[in-house]
Amino acid sequence: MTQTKQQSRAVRGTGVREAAAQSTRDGILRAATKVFARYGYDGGSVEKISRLAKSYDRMIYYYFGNKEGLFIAVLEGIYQRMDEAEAKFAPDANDPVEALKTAIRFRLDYYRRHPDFVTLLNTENLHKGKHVSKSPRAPEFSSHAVNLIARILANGASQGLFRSDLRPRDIYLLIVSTAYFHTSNRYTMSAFLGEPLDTPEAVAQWEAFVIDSVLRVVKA
Amino acid sequence: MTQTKQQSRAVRGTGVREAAAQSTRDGILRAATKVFARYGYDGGSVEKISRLAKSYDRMIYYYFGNKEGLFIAVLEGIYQRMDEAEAKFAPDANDPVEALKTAIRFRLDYYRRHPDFVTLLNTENLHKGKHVSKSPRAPEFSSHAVNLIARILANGASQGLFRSDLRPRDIYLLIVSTAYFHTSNRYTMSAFLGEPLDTPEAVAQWEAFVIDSVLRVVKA
Amino acid sequence: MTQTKQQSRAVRGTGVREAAAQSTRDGILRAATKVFARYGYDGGSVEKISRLAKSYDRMIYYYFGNKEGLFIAVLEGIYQRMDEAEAKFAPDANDPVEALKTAIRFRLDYYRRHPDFVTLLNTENLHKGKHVSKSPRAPEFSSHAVNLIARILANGASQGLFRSDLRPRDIYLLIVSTAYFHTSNRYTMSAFLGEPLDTPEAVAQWEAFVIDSVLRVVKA
Amino acid sequence: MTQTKQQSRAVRGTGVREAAAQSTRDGILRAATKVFARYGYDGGSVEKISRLAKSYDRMIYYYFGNKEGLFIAVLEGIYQRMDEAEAKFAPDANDPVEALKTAIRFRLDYYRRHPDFVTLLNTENLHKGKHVSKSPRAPEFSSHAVNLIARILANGASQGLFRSDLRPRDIYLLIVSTAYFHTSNRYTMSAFLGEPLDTPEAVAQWEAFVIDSVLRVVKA
DNA sequence: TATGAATGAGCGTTCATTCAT
DNA sequence: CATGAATGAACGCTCATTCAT
Repeated sequence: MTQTKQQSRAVRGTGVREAAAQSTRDGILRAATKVFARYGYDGGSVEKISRLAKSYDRMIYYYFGNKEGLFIAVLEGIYQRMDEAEAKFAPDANDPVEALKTAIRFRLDYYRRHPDFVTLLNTENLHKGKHVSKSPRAPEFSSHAVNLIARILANGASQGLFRSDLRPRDIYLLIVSTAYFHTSNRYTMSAFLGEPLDTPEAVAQWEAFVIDSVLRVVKA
Repeated sequence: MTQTKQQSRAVRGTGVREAAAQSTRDGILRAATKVFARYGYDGGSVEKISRLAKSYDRMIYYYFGNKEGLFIAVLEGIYQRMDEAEAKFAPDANDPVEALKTAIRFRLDYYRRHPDFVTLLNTENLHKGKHVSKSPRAPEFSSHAVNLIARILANGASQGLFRSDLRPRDIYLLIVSTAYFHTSNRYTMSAFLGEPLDTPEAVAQWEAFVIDSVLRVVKA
Repeated sequence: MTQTKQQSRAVRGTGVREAAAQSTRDGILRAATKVFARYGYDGGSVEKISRLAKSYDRMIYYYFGNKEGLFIAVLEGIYQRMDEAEAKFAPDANDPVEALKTAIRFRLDYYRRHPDFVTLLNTENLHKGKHVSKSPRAPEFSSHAVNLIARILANGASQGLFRSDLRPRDIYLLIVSTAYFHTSNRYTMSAFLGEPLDTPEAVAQWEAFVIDSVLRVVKA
Repeated sequence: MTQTKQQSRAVRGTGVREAAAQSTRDGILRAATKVFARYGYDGGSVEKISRLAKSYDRMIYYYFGNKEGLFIAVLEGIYQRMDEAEAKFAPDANDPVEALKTAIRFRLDYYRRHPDFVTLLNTENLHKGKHVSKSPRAPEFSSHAVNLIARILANGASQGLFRSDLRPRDIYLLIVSTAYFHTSNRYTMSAFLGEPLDTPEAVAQWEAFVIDSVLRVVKA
C-alpha cells in the first residue's frame, strides 16, 4: 500500500503519458516544498498542497504513498539541489584563503536565498530527524561539503597559511552555524536585538565578520 | 475581546482558591511548553495540552483566551527563565578571558539542557515571529546578554588582551550561532555527518573548539 | 433549583442592597432583550448577555434560573411595555374614523420603532410559542387592543359610519398583519421587490395605503 | 475559496455515481431545509442535518462549502419551489374578481401548507437578509407574483370593476401580509387571542374575511 | 450578593485517507 | 491516469451550567 509509482516509471520509457505524469508529480513536489516550508509539517495540509499544485489529494497518495512519503521526497529534493549547487561551485584550491572566503560566501548566500531549505530542516529537526533517517540517500549528499573544506584546509596548511591541527568537520560546522543561524533565527533575533537582520547592509556586515573570524581561526 | 483572568488575580490576596487557580494556570503553561516544544505549534493540539495538564480544554480559553495566547505566554515564560538564568550567572569581569569562556559555556549548556527553548524558537521563526511581536515584554529580555559581552570585551580591550574594533553584537551572535545550531540541528547534522552530535564527548569537543575559536577571534 | 430571587424580593423593603440588586437584574434583562432580539434564542449566548450587562454569567442563573427563564422574562417585558404604551394612548372614541386612523398609526409606529419586539416574537414563534405558554401573564396583555378596536367599531356602527357585521378580532388582525409584516419582513421583501421598505417615504406611503384600505373595509 | 462541486457536475453525464452523488446532495439539502425551518439557523446544527440526511458532516462542506452556503442553497430552493408553484397556477385573467380570489387563496394556502417557508424567511430576516443578499438568483423569483397581480388589476380596471389608482405592489403586499402573518405568528397570536388560528374553521373564516376585504379595497 | 473557577457536551470546520469508477 | 465521492477522527473553540467561596 505504501508502494508508489515512482520506481516503476523510472525504468520505462518516457512517452507522452509519462511526461504528463512526471509534470504532475513534479508540480506536487514543488507545491509541497513551498507549503511545508511555509506551514511546517503539521500545518501543511494535503489539501493546501494539492490545490497549489492544481491537482487532487488523491494524486499525492498515488505518487507518494502518504503525507510522510511526500515530505521525505521534499527533503531529498532540497538536499539534492543543495548538493548540486555545491558541486557546480568549485573554488580555486590553489588559493586557500580565497577558496575559503568563497565557500563561506556560498553558504551564507545559499541559506539566505533558500529560506525554504532552512525552514524544512528546522521542521525535520522538530521531528527528531525521523524522516531523514528513512531516506538512504541523505548521507550521500553530506560528505561533499566537508571534503571541500578538508581540501582547502589541507592546501592552506601545506602552504603554511593555515593551522594543521584543525578538524575540517569543526570548521565546516563553524561556517554552517553562523550561516544557518542568521537565516533561521532572523525573525526572533531581529525582535531580540531591535534591529533587522535581513537588510542588505546587515547581511554584508555579517558576511564580512564571519569571513574575517574564520580566517583568524584557521590562520597558522 | 479575549480578556483573560491573568492580571486581575495578581493584585489580589492569595486565598486557597486563588492558589488552586494559579496551579491550574501554571499546570497548563507547563504542559503547553512541553507539548509545543515537542509537536510544534500546529502539531501541539489544545487537547494534548489539557490532557497532559490534567485539566480541560475550556480552561485554556479561560486563562489564555485562545491557543495563540497560550503560545505567547509559553514564549514569554521561556524567555524570562532564560533571562533569569543569565542574570544569576555573573562571571568575574576582571578576568576577561575566563569571563568569556564562562559566558560561552553558559550558552552552550543552556541550549543543550533546554532543547525546548530551541524548539520553541524554531517554531516561532517558522511563523515569522508573529507571536513574539505581539508580546511587549520580549525586547526587555534581550539586552542583558549583549551588555554582558560588551562589558567583557571592553574589559579585555582595556587590559590589552582583546581587540578594540569589535562590535559586541557580532561576538554575541557568533557565540549564540555556534551554541544554538549544535542543539537545534543535532538530528539532521548527525545524519548528515554520520556521527552523533549529542554524546558527552562530542559536546565537550565542540565546546573546546568554540571557546578556542572565539578567543582567537577576539585576541588583540 | 429553578426558583429565582424575583418573588421574594418583591415583598421586602427596598433598601440600598435591594436597589443595587434590582439594577443588576434590570441591566441583565435589558441586555438580554437586545441580545435575543439581535441573535435569536440560540444565537444569543449567556456570555454575550452577561458581558453586555457588565455582569457575570452566574447572575443570570441567580436571578432567572436559566437561559429559558431569562428569555421568558424578556418576552413578558416587551409585552408589558407594549401594553403600557397602548394603555397610554387613548384615541377619542367619539370620532370613530379618526380613532381608527390613530390606532392604525400607533401599530405601524410601534412595530417600526421597536423592531426588537418583532424579532423576539418571531423567535418565539420559531419555538412554537413554548416560552409564552409558560408565562401566565401573557394573555392578560392581549385583550386591551382588541377591546379598543371593538369600542371603535361599535361606536362607528352606532353612528352609521361602519359596518355592523364585523368581528373586531378580524379588523385587529388585519391591522396587525399589515403593520407587523412591514417591519418583520423588511429585509427579504426589500430584496424581493428591489426597493427598500424602511425609508421614510416608503413608510408614509404604506401607512396611507393601510389606513385607506382599512377604512374601505369597515365603511358601511 | 470555498469552491464546491455543484456546478461542474451539472454539465457532465449522469452516470450511476453522479446520480448517487446527486442524491447525497439532495438529501442533505432536504434535511437542511427541515432542520433550519425547525430550529433556525443557529439552532440547526450541522450534525443534526447530516444525521437526518444519513450522511456525514464532511459532505456538507464538500457540497456546500460551509453552513452558510448550505443555508443559502436552502433559501434558493424554497424560493424556487414557491416560484414554480406560482408559475403553474394561472388564474383566468378574463374574470378579474375570480382571478384575484384565486390568487389570494393560493397565497394563504401556500404559506399554511409550507410553514417551513415562513420559518426560513423569518430566520433570514433575523439575520437582516445577509444570506439572501449573497444569492444572485433571489431577485429573479420576485417579479412574477407582482406581475400577476398587476395583470389582474389592469384587467379589472379596464372592465370598470376595479379602481385604476392602485399600485399592484400595495395590493400584493396587502395579500402577502395577511397570508404570511396568519401562519408566521399563529403560535403567539393563538396564545394572545386565547383561541387557535390553525383549525380548519379558523383558516376558512380568515380566508373569507381576507378575500372580502381585498375586494372591498380594489372595488371601483 | 457577587465573583472566580470548573465542567463536559457540543459547535462549525478541517484533517489524512480510501473507495469506486 | 485522473477524478469525484465518501469517511471518521480530530481540530480550535463556545455552549449552558454548576461549584465553592
